[in-house]
Amino acid sequence: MSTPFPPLAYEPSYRRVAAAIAARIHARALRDGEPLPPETELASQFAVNRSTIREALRELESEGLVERRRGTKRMVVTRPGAGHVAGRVGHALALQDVTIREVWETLTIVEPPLAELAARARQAPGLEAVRAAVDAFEASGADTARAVDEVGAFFRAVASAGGNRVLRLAQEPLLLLLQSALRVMIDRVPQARARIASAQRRILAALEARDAETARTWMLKHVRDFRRGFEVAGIDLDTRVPHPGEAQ
Amino acid sequence: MSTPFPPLAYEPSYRRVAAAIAARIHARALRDGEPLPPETELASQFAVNRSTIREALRELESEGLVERRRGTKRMVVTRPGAGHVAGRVGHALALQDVTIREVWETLTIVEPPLAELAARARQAPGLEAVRAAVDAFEASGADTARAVDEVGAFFRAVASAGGNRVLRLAQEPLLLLLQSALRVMIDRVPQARARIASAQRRILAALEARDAETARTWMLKHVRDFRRGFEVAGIDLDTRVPHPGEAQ
DNA sequence: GGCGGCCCGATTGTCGGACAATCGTATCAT
DNA sequence: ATGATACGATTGTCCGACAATCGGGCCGCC
Repeated sequence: MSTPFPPLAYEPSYRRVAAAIAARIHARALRDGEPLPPETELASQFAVNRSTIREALRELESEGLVERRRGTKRMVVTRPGAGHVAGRVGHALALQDVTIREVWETLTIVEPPLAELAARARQAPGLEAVRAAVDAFEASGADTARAVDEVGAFFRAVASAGGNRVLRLAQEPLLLLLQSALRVMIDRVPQARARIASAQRRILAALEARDAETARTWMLKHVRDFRRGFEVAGIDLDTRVPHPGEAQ
Repeated sequence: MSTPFPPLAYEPSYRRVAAAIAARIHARALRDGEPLPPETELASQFAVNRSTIREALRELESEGLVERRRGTKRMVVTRPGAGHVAGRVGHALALQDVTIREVWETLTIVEPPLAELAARARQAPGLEAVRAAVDAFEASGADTARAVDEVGAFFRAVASAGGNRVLRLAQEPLLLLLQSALRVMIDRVPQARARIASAQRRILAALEARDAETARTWMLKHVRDFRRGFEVAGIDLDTRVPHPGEAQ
């Protein structure tokens, strides 16, 4: 048996241009904040038409590698931010018809260790953000949109306090999906707000006391409570998660 | 105090076109596999120039929402696949100068529960893939590239057996980064291959026996062993993870 | 000397048209 | 039916053009 021939791949110019620029960014030859050369110059450097350059730029833009800052003209090199990447992953998961159960199950796995990490972390400033998130949730009152946002902010703050950027980024799409499911659930469950607030306070207290064990177990209870919430609201856990809205 | 005015945002046409098409895909009005209308028709429908449509298409293409299948001309609607999304996230993490420690720490958190899930899963077919991955790793011998690939394949197979697509997708970028770090490490640590193979066999045995507890603990040992490997290889855990290559 | 307003070149967003390569398909011959 | 051929449709790439506006320099004024 001979090794099969690889399919001979033709790449259109716009993609090769995009790949060439992306490679420079990855190699740090083009760095964060640096302005990109104007389209006409890129066109003459690559010896292609400006239209081709523009198509390549759209690709890079959509990857979050370049962006044009608000009210400015030249594009600048940038590193894809957490929000940008998370949005993509969230959309992808929603399109895969992922169920609420799968999202929730993942949260039960990821969040408790995150709380534990945060409890062990040394810096105080991270805790300040957690405290602010807890207060903001209680202050959100009957404003559904705000309450849901603040639930996410709480998890984000805890993750940030933990100091692991990989975990924080991994968590981000989960929060997007949780929030979009939560928007439907929270107003159907009268006691939801009180239970969330109570759990958040307990977790905060554990973090302040550097009690990793308590932080972990309470975070687990907190996440489990969401499952209870969906059940009480009559939402089948095996329905697919609602598509995350465009609000960012 | 009055509420501050929101920045008045102008969106260029190509982005609004892309958003309009993306919305239809998200709403399932355009479904997986369906061919997109030709560019000229899209141009006349949106009443914009074909160049504008093409820029929008590059954006959608880069999001994995449309693709042109090999050797064909029309573009078809598609759902962003795991590999596609994972690549993006992997690049983003690498650009954020994430450290090997952060990746490894995340693996210690994510993988053991994944093994536990796989052990509890009812279907046998998933196990077949795990068995194949274990065999393939041992068969890879001194071929570094293949060995590294098979390490990833093992984790992927376990995750698939667990049946949680969210976890599987979350794991994917981690594997990309682990692999790119592993490529440097594995040949510097003589006993690495043997230890990996041994751990994989133990985990496989536990999965076959439906022993969730053993699967979890051995998976934890397996992941911890990678850390040991980096230390033995003299690789500082706090260096940033090498950028994942273009191989897919 | 610092500050605000004005003007001009540079750059981007969008348009129109053009053409070669090639993919899909209908037609035709065997 | 099967295989070869021819034609229209579609994409990739190019060229040129123009309005809007951003950035920066220049100037006058306090």
